[in-house]
Amino acid sequence: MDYQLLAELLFPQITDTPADVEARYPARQLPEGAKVTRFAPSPTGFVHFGGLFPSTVGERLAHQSSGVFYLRIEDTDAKREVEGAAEGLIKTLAKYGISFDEGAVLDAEGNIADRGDYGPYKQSKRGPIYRTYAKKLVAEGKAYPCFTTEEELDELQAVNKKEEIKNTDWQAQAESRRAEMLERRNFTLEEVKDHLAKGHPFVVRLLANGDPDKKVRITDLVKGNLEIPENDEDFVLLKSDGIPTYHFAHAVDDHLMGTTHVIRGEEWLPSLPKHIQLFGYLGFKLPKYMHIAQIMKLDEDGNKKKLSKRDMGANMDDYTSMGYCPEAVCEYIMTLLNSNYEEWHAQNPDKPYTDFPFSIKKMSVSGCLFDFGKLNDVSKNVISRMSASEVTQKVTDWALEFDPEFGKLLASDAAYAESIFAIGRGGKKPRKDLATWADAKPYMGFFYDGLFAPEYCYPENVSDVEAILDGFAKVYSADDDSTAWFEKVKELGLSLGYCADMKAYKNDPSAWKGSVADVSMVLRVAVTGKQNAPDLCEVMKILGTERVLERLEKGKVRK
RNA sequence: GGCCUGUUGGUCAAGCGGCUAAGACACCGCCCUUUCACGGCGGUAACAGGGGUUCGAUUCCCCUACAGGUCACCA
Repeated sequence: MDYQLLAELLFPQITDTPADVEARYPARQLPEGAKVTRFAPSPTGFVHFGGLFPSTVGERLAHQSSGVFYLRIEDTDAKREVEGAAEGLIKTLAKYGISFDEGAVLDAEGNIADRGDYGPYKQSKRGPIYRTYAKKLVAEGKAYPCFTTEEELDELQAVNKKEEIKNTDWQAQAESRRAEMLERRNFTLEEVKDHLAKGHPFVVRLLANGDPDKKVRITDLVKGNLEIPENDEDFVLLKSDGIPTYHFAHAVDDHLMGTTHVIRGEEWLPSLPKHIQLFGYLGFKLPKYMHIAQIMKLDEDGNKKKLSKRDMGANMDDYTSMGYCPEAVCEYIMTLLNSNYEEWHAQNPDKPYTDFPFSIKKMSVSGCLFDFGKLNDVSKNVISRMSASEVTQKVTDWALEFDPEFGKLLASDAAYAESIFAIGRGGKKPRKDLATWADAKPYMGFFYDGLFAPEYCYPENVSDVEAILDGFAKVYSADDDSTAWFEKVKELGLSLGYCADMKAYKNDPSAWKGSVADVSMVLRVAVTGKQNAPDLCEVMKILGTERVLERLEKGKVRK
């Protein structure tokens, strides 16, 4: 067979040689040890937690080593592509601090544009490049055209791959398909010419030369040393529409774009033999691989399952609507990525997570369960470190979008809102009331008359609510500091028979009607409408005398 | 079913031949305390099972079990 002729027959329009292409993609000039990584999503939907996870790894590795992190859009499957998804991905990623040095970016009009010298960064725009390499492989007898249509292939398989195949049928199925596929290797130039003349579409398949009984040794930076069988499958390189499959695009692009570290989910591990063979055929240097474990969730049966699109916590845009701040999510991801992150952070409380020396070695080999409890804890800490004005700004921005009524209330008087968020903030032991921005409303809604919905649950043992409320209304002064304020509460209680000293009260509760705690609780319930609230003295100061007195009066409804 | 990967408390995890098997989250208790939120102290709880190798295995090897992934002209 004259492979050179075959290649010309198949790709008459390709005149470039691989050398021509290589010339346009010179090796990157980077410092020693610099890593070039990429995030290569297919634009089929929103950013998934399982996508942010590896992209964080890529971003850290590149930027920690003065390398390059780029975005490549893998839009090789027109059928699954979702309109606007790529734009959405870029925006969402940016929100989570994933910044790209080059690749697909959004221009001023919000359209996808290229930045950098190794583009195009959309695979759909790289057709001729892939075909150049495909032509080369065909010319070398390492790939061949296959005119069998998808439909014929499906029939041949009898059972569609997505459907259940009985266990016993698997082997027979695979063997018969394999035998059939081997048949496709046998063809003559005349047959090809004939097909081409009739305009039949074809795919280009790799001519596999691997022996599955032989193992290839390869070191994965996360998984360690692996022994995997050689590839013996004539997988598709170029689809009938001339667009490459993931496998082929991966080899060509990561080579040309100078990727040093390929970071991807471990679901790619089984196709690694294909990639190894392809890189070998193409004469490309194999990049370093990092197959990272999937994020899991617990299904109804208590089994771990891959966190999938529909799951709570999958869509990154959901975190936004739930009110999680990106910093918290990023820190949570860091704790999952490197378990010593929290320790480091405790020692470096003021440094951003980007200062953390991220280590590949410390990455977990197995998949972890997504844990909202942990996220909330991280988030509370993150928020507790923010200034009152920062919190005010962020809660307001969030509410304006997801709870406009509340948002308008906050925005109408930012200084007031800020004074509320300032309660117990700063210092060594800041309050940690908020895990999400959505927690703000139930926490401090009572500061707004429109949201003040008191449930007057006074302590059971207190029978003189009115006397307490009246008594306090008479002595309250907004000028009192917290000590003076509390003294007044104690005096009032004492005059009504409530012990002012908690220790004394606990020693002999029967000697009193109750304690100063009960008195405080009555005031708290009347003023905040709840049994739990931040420091009452400060709350009253923020509310102002007028509204305090008003609420004390209103609280006399009795239980 | 073949192939690949994994398995330390409820969760995330240190460990890398000899430890009373860290720590964090969650949970429980106590303390602090006018409530809550913090903070402090303490507690319950783990090496999947079976064989080896070894003076000694959570650590190394094998088998089993279980779990996950994958077997497309999808990525």
